[in-house]
Amino acid sequence: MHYWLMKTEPEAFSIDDLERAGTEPWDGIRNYQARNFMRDDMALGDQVMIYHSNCKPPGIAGLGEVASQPYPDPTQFDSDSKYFDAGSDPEEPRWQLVDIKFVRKLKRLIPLDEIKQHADSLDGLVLIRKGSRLSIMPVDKPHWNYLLKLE
DNA sequence: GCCAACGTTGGC
DNA sequence: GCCAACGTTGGC
Repeated sequence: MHYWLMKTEPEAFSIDDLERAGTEPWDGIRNYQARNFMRDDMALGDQVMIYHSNCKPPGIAGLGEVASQPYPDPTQFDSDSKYFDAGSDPEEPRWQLVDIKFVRKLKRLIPLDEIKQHADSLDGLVLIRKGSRLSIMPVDKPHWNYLLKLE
């Protein structure tokens, strides 16, 4: 079992949208490191923190879990999609995704600035590493537990 | 809206 | 393979 954090812009797709959808293909990831996590390291049942980015305030909004094996992101072949990738070969798709299932909303959003105040206890957490822009990242189990205690 | 940090592209 | 130019992310 692995633990993860996945960012989403709530204006585009929020934890409430995930709750309504139940399960959602996590499409549009166009970063190789993030793709590799989904393709190579995620397994059914892995737990995921859903993080709201590019909003006020940014922070952890809820929990989900990995609900599929990796499979090709269909938006890469959809010329009407903003995630269309003309360079991706259908025989060997460049972008893979997993489905994410809603688990629950947190009792309150845990804001980024509060998380940063616990930097000593969360040393190594990619989210608060300087300059990190990864949209999908692993979370150590102790960090996971610590973050949930802030809820 | 700004801009630092990072990733990607493409000429050479 | 280098690296400048450009695009994106995402906090502030």
